[in-house]
Amino acid sequence: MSAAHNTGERILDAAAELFAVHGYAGTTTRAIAEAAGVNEVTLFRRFENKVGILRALGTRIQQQQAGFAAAAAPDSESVRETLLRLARMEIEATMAGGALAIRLAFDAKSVPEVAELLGEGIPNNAAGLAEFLAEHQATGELRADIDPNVMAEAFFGLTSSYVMYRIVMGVAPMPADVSTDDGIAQLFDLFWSGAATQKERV
Amino acid sequence: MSAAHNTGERILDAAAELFAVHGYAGTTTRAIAEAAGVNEVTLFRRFENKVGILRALGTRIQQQQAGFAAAAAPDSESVRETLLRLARMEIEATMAGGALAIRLAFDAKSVPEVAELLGEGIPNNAAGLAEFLAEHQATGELRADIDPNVMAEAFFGLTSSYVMYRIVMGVAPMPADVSTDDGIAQLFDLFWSGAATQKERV
DNA sequence: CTAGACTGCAAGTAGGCACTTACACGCACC
DNA sequence: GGTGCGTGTAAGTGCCTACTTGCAGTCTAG
Repeated sequence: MSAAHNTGERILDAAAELFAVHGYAGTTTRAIAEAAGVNEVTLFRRFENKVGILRALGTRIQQQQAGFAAAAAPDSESVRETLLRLARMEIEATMAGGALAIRLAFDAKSVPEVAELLGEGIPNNAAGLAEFLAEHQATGELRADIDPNVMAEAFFGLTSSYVMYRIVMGVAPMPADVSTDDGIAQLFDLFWSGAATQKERV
Repeated sequence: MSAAHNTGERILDAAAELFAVHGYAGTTTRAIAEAAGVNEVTLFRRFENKVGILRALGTRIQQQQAGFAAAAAPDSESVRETLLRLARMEIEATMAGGALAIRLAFDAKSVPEVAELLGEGIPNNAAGLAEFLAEHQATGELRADIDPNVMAEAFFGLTSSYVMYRIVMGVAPMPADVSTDDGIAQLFDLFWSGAATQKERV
């Protein structure tokens, strides 16, 4: 513990893990310090508050989300490929974060500080996808008889519930390899068969 | 407050609402008592513990779930009709409960008591649906190339995410009428188009 | 080798928490 | 009219929590 270089990061890592499992209210600063292998006092010296830790964690998540949004489709990709890739990215990111985002999304209702941080991130993501979907409804690749917002909701419902189920049901937190998990492929296939127009299916 | 008749129920109602919003750890017994319009001491006289309240709430939820499971398909109904009805029931039940079940599902990870109570409810529900789906895969009404468990997951993902989104995004907790909400119909239609075999699709 | 930044350790504070105790009031039933 | 039962009120207990203070050690930079 002598090196000063990564103390802050270790604290945030520990906090993220604990918040994801126990929620914000259910996590004690002592537990964070212990998990980080750091003295509790150090917590308050680096981050002013318990909320300060959360705040720092929030900006971290925001950066990750930004990265996700930035991953626009390369032109060579089909809509189907883009969406599947997005689904895997979403799931991987969420699971890697120990479902922090989902958990905090709930806490946001009661801890105003969290609400501010998570801010418009989730709705914005959904709106962004809806826009993308609407474009491809216009080109006839996706069904036009379903509201793009509903379609986006279904998409995120698919990915978030994949993660939720594995948390709630206590399954292994991370399958061997998300990028090749057949379950995701099937789940996505179901979504795609429902979302695409007839000629685009299969 | 003189009448003794419904004190226990009022306490449970208040607790359910608060647990749903603040989580178990984030809810104080004082807050429950206040919301129920009851003295805090009464809480401990009726239910031994804070956990006791949760326990009582758990059996309540279990009964609701039981009611859901019992609603087997009348013979006259098509698979599609049955699933749509199930979806609406699921959503209505979950939203009526203020998303208590979803919230507690998360707390279950950290509060062992909750885990026991919620117990196998959710997995069982999923398994039951998977069985139902498998039967209709056999008759050729549903696609056989998707694992029935994956299909069940998609179904519950659809319903639970409908509720989640409305919580997370702070939308009105209950649309005017769930049983006629067009959003659900579209969401379900997307699922159905993905799950049914070609000849069954509309 | 000195200065400063970073950390650990021991002890403590004030407040909030779940939960308790003791007493008094009102109501129903016999 | 007395006996319970259910409830309210007041006060308090001990524990845990976020957070603080003071001091000492260690590493790095100049």
